[in-house]
Amino acid sequence: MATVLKSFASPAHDHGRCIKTALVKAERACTTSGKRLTPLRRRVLELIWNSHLPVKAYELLSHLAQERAQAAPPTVYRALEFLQDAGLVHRIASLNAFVGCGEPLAGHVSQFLICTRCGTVAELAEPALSAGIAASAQRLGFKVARETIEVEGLCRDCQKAERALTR
Amino acid sequence: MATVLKSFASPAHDHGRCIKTALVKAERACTTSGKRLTPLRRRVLELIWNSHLPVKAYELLSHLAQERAQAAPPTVYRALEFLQDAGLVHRIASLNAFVGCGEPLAGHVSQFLICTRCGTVAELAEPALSAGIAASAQRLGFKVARETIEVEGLCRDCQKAERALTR
DNA sequence: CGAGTGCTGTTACACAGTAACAGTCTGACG
DNA sequence: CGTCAGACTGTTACTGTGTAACAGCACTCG
Repeated sequence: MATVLKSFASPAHDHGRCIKTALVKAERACTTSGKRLTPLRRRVLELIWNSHLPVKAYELLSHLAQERAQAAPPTVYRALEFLQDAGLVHRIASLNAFVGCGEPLAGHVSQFLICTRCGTVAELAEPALSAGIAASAQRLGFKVARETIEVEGLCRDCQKAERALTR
Repeated sequence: MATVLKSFASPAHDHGRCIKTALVKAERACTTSGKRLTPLRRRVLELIWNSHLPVKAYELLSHLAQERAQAAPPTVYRALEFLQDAGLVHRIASLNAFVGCGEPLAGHVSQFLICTRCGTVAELAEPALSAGIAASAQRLGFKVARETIEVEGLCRDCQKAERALTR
């Protein structure tokens, strides 16, 4: 059976809580694994968690640049690399953008649902999907190392909104 | 049951045939759908089919530039856009690269296996995978429009080669 | 013929990502 | 405590990816 880690964020939810818990989880994950969540890295993570929308690297950069004048592309990309390695953020290849990971402590096979209307991204973790892929691959003798699964479409709310328009 | 459209290309296969049949299929697909496979577009398609490796846009550009001095980025990107819309090539988002589509006439849900050692890409078309994704998505009320499924790993030959090394 | 449409040329950017080297800070260890 | 190695950040400069906007040309259709 499916294990849905995170559902689509309703527009009304208390996002302040999302940010806080994400940062707490990040702190915890880093201390247990001996990684250093420096102020810069923490700040980048916080900026990413400002919404459930995927964030572009250069958006992060322009935010950062308002706080620390020295910010340059490597500043952002290094922080992002760290956060990805630590499992705290995911990169959405089809968008060249980044989202926070809701379950940084869990093992990491994840799939993304991207609403093309509101832009929100939801993270799935369906072992069944990965298993299916592994099985198909194996029939060709292929050994899976990493998966990129990104699904575009319309979230429930945006489907409603679309229907309302065409009525 | 799975429908594997294309298996991994063996290093020894007659690739000239691959190119020819790809171009013939492309001509056919375009005439039936009323699209124009102009010399430029045909040439770009041919360059992409020069191998089963994913090709970068600027590689294409530098090849093209040797033939037509005026070639500039839009030259390549426009041709690529056309070829994608016509279903003749696929973009691999995780690599920012392009590969020819083996079955341009078939309906298009496709998945890619990418060997990280030899770089070869194989295209799958497993309705079961798409169905699984659609089902998972639907549990969240999400309506799928497009999927990006890109799996990295080792093809059969490269696994053998790796084993031979570590022996 | 003239208008419209589709294709390509051309220029000029914006965005994405990285290499390489220079300082600085931190934590470990004698 | 001093120092030394490694990790983190600053800085410059660059390559790669992709697009906007306008110009000209060709071909078709009325």
